[in-house]
Amino acid sequence: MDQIFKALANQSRREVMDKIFARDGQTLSELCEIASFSRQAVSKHLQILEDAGLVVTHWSGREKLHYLNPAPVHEISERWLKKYARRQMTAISALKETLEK
Amino acid sequence: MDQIFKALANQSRREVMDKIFARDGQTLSELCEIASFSRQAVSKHLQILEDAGLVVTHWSGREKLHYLNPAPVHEISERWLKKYARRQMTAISALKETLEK
DNA sequence: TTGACATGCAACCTTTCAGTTGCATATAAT
DNA sequence: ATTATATGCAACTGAAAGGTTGCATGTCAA
Repeated sequence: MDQIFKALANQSRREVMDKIFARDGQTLSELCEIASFSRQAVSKHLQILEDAGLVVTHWSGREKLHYLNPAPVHEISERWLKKYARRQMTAISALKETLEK
Repeated sequence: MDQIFKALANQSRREVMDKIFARDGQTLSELCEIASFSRQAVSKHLQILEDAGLVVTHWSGREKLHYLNPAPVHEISERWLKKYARRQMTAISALKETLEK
């Protein structure tokens, strides 16, 4: 869980995820195209995403293909965010009242 | 957005949030009770949460009261996670098929 | 079989992060 | 008035994060 949050905490990694989201099965080289930094840096980011279970890989010859795994995102959404987001409706007005006391 | 993700990326901060979640309006001292580290550390964490908009504060005399603001969590859920979580249903079986090719 | 391409591994550097300690300030209680 | 309580601010430290460079390895193509 901590691993997933940490993996998502970096802008570059979220961009990489967005690029995979756009088209599943891209190689490392393809994913490097958008990046403003080196292949090794992208590779490290992908490793972190993979360790967190957010990305799944598959070798095809000398190419490493990258696929998104939405399960961890879904899990965080279910187990953690929902708890807080549920307060969304009533919280703001209640908060205002409290603060005005 | 980046600020919110970064704020959530730390276990201690999520624990602090959980404690506020349990009862809104706790003081800094109260929030320190659960923590395994110094008041200053907790204070720093709260500042980061506050900067990210996740926590709202209110002074009452010499005491600083802390309230949860679920809006940013909700926003992340809506604007970012939903996009990925939506794939949840079909993704796994599709992924398996792809990988078996 | 030689050369080009796709990737991995490891050492290194700089910046950020999480936490500490020490001191200052403001409010409450005696 | 004095003391205790609640908090803030700033400097410091060790560890982790994000990135780089250089070299090694495995696979495809000519």
